[in-house]
Order: sequence, then structure tokens, then C-alpha cells
Amino acid sequence: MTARPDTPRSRRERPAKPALSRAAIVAAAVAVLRAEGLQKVTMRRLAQELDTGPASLYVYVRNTAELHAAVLDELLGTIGPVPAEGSWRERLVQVLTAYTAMLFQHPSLARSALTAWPSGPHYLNLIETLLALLDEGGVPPAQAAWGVDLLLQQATATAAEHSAEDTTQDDWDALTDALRNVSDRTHPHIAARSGELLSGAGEARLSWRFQALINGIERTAVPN
Amino acid sequence: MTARPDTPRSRRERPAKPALSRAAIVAAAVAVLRAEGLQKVTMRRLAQELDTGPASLYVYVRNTAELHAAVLDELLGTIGPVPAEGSWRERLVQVLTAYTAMLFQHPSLARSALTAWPSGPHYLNLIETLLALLDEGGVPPAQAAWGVDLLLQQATATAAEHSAEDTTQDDWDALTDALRNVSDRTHPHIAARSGELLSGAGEARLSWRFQALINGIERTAVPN
DNA sequence: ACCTGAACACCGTTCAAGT
DNA sequence: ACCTGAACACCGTTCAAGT
Repeated sequence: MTARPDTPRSRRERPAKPALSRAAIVAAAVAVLRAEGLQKVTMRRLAQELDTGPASLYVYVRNTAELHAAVLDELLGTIGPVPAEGSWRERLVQVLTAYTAMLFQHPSLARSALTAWPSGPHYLNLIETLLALLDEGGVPPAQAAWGVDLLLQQATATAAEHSAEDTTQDDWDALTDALRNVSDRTHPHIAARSGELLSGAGEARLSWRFQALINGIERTAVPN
Repeated sequence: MTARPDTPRSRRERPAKPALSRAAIVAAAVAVLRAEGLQKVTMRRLAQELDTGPASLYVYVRNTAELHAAVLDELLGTIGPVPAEGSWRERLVQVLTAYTAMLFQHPSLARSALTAWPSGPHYLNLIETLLALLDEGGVPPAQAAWGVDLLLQQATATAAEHSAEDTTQDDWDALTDALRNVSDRTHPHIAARSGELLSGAGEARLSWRFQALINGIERTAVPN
């Protein structure tokens, strides 16, 4: 047994400069995301974290969008298995809710997922799971295929909507004001139900959305 | 009649420096959007266009997100009136399609609309229109109210998905490859219908989505 | 009240040069 | 092949000072 002569245990406090790799970059990205949010997951910040220059990252990652997609796939690994109990509908809603809940914790990631599609292993597993549940429910294959797309997009978009950054509260206030103060001469339907337009705790509304989507997917045939 | 002594017709070619106002800023933003896309609609660029410094714009506009919302409301004014012919369903789909088509021309605007909600007059008109059509179709008011939300979000998210910038094509390729090369031992449902998952011209798929949504909204009661 | 120059604190990405 | 320093071409927003 010869002692390894290189990497002399401690030059400073960092445990020798870690080798650069795609996995190391994604891991650093997840750590920064958890600690400080997606807006800090930048090439420059990650480079700093990995003790190198931003240009070095481009050997492993095409651009920022691809990096975000990789981060999302990573987090998809945390949402756990399909519940064993309940009807296919209940289990389907539970899986979708788990996916949405994860994204709610990182709404800006949801935002970027809307345009930069992940294609990693965890995303594929999720698609497989949803297809299996719709199949179990007797939804015709073609409808199920298009339905999975619709369900995932809906869940992602709902989470993305909450990506506040700063002004979302103001936007919401502006919209609720506008809806409440509308004239019932020009906008009778809004005036008649501004209550309902604005009502609904997030959870009830989200679950209604999933139900409506599933009902629609079940009943709507694909052309040809 | 005395000649106005100020603003001496032409000092250079600009027709005297135009007065700053919210309307002028939004108009400049729309022009830049049309000519060069949303990524160029920045505070700095607009300031340059209006012959001032970026700081001056903050007198009229809270931030970039609010500016984008104002631009969207402006464009909403261009989508035209509800068609007079057809069943309420057909007209509903036509309005939604017109909204989506407009956003398809500016997908990055759709992306920003997902988080920065407009609350301008054109947006209110759109909500009123959709409510009226659902009402005509006999959809119960509470369902209609939540349904409008769902329909608009769906349309916006679909357009946002196409906000390419650069890598969307690569993402798509990566995902199609991943779906096609999946093992039918680990992912039998995907393997069995990778064709259907990927199939469908945009238009057929979009119209299926609207139909599925409307069917679901019609049939899904709001809790309580 | 409205407007501004200048500054603060950042970005993504490319490229030529090194190892 | 992998890694890098340095540069290019930008951002949003704030603030103290002016009119």
C-alpha cells in the first residue's frame, strides 16, 4: 500500500479542487437552487462554486436552458413512487399533485420547464407512470398519449404561474381590482360572478382542474 | 394667430423630442417587439428609442414585468370580435384559437404573460367574452368562472412552450430520441405508443386540447 | 413632480491561447 | 480533449442631484 502522493489532503480548506463533470455541475446547480433559488443558478455563479471560470462549463453543458432542464430532471427523482391505494383516478391525481407540489417549491424552475423540456430518466419514468394509470382507467391509448401531455403542461403551467420574483402580488391586486370595479353594463358576466372568478383556495382549484382535465381526456376522441 | 415659438420644427431629423408618457413607452415597446422580438424590449433599449436614460422610464412603469403585461394587453386589442356564426362551442374555440395564434407570433410574450398577468381593458373584454360563451352553452356559473381561467392558462402555456429562443429544437430532438429508444421492459407503455406521444400536427392537437378542456369544464362540478 | 447621469451589481457566451 | 482568462455585448434598478 503506497500512499497516494497527489492531492495533498489540504492546501486550503477546499477538499482539493473537484474534477469538473456534468454530474458535478448539475449537483452544484441543485445545491444553489435549494439554497438561493434559480435566479442564482447562473453559469458565472456555478463556475465560482466549482472554482473555475464560466467558459469551462460549456464543455459539459450547452447553455443555461439545458442546465435548468437537467436540474429539473434531478428533482423529479425526489417525488416518490405511485401510491398503492385508491382508484386509478385518485392515484393519478396524487402523482400529479406530487409533481406540482415539487414545482411549487421552485416555481421559476417550472417556468423554465415550460420551454426547456427535460428528457432525462426521471421525466421518462413520470410519463410512463401517467400512461400506465390512464391505461388502467381504460382511456384509449391515443387519448392517453395526448392527455399525458396536457396534464403535465397544466401542472407545470400552474406552478410557473406562481413564480413570483416580485410583482405577482401587485398583478393579482391589479386584476382583482379591475374585476371588482368592472361596469355591469359593459361586462355583465364578469360583474355577475367576480366572486367566483376570484374564489377558491389553491388546493381546491388545483384539484378541480385535474378532475376537469381527466374528465375531458376520458371523453374526447382523437381525430381520425 | 401667433406661431408657436417653441419646438422649432427640425433640429435634426427627429420630430422634436416626444414627451415621455406611459402610452409613449408602451407604443415604443410594441414597435420594438414587432420589429425585433421581446428580448429586445428592455428598459435600456426603450430609453434609447425615446431619447432618454433608462431611469426616466421608472416614473411611468414599475418594472420590466409590468411593461410586458401592458404590451400584451395592447396586442390583445388586435384579435378581433367574436365570430357571429356557429355554435357556442365553435365560437369559443375560434376565440381561443385567435388568442393563441396571436401569442404564437410572440411566444416570449406568452411566457411572460404566464407570470405577469395583464389587467388592462382588452384582457377584461376577453374574459367577458369567454364567460358569455360558456353561459350561452349552459355551463353553470361557478364552473364557467374557473373554466375561463383554465382555458386561458392552457392557451397561454401552449404558446409559451413555443418560445424557442434557441434550444427548443434540440430539446425536442432529445425527447423524441429518448422516447423512441426507451426499453419496453422498463417503460412498456411508452414503448407501446411512442408514435402517438409524438404525433399530431400542432393544429389538430391544439383543437383537441380545447375540446377536451371544454368537455371537462362542462362536466366537472365545483366543490360545495 | 419629473427627469437624469452615473453607478452598482450583475448576466450569457465566445474565442484565442494554453496544457 | 479539456480548460481557461479575458473580452464582448449587454442587462435591471437605484440614487443623489438637478430642474
